[in-house]
Amino acid sequence: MARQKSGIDVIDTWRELLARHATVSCALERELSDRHGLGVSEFEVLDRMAEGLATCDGGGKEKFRVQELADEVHLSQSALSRLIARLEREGLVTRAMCEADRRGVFVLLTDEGRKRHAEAAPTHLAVLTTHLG
Amino acid sequence: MARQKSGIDVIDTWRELLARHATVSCALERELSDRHGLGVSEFEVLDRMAEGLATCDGGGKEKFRVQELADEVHLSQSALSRLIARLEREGLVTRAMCEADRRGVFVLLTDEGRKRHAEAAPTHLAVLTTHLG
DNA sequence: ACGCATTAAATGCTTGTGCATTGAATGCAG
DNA sequence: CTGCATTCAATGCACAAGCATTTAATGCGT
Repeated sequence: MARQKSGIDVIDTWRELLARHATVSCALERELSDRHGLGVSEFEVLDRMAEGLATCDGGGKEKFRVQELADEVHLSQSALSRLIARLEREGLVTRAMCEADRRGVFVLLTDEGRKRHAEAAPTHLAVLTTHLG
Repeated sequence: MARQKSGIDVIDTWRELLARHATVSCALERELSDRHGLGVSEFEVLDRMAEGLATCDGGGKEKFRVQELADEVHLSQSALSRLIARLEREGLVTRAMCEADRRGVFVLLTDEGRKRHAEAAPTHLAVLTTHLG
């Protein structure tokens, strides 16, 4: 029993998406890791923060809540919590008390963090350009 | 320093691809796991085998080499080896000696395996249709 | 003011993945 | 035939991710 006519499109679309995703994220992982000591998710987080995209409290542009970042990079809250811990250990990020709501934690990019992101960004863009041109 | 003009396209493309991938594979994981006890990769493997796509030796359609399946589903050789082991434990697949080259292993779909795949395929298609229509 | 459901983030635990290594079988060179 | 590099799959190991739970802080209702 082969696939239904109507199903072929979505299945092929899905497989192509899986293939693209695998190829690109694999290449990204290698390059970012080898050349800058960053994983794909790590870079993605730094990238969002560097953009200063802040949907947060005062509409600011440097402080981020953990859950907010988790949504952005499609990771679970726990995964993000640990990822932040890793970035903090490396000195790329710091955690700060959120005075307004003391359950919350603000994540801030350090100078070193900005630097590492700035170094890695061209590599990131290059890989994407190569594989998605 | 914002993103280069030329870079915006690929970066947005990449982010959209990441988002699509996260959404769909998350939904698939939930549905397949809850309703059929299968992970996404597991299903993908069964699916390729059920298709009898066999690029293998005699151009057959039921025996598969491990590495061959690994390529298809974008997993490492070791990941596939363990995945096969899981499927074998569940009785969905069996391993057989490859007489021609006794380093190799053939993976065969069992009746139970075909059955589980047949049950899960509609769910799989439904999820894809919902999210990629 | 008090209790209770809710929310934020961290943590214990399990599992899947990749890298590197191992062990077995093959095949090619001399 | 012997030795050596190569290839296939399995395994040891380290690590990232998700789920469920925990701890802390809020805030809402009475």
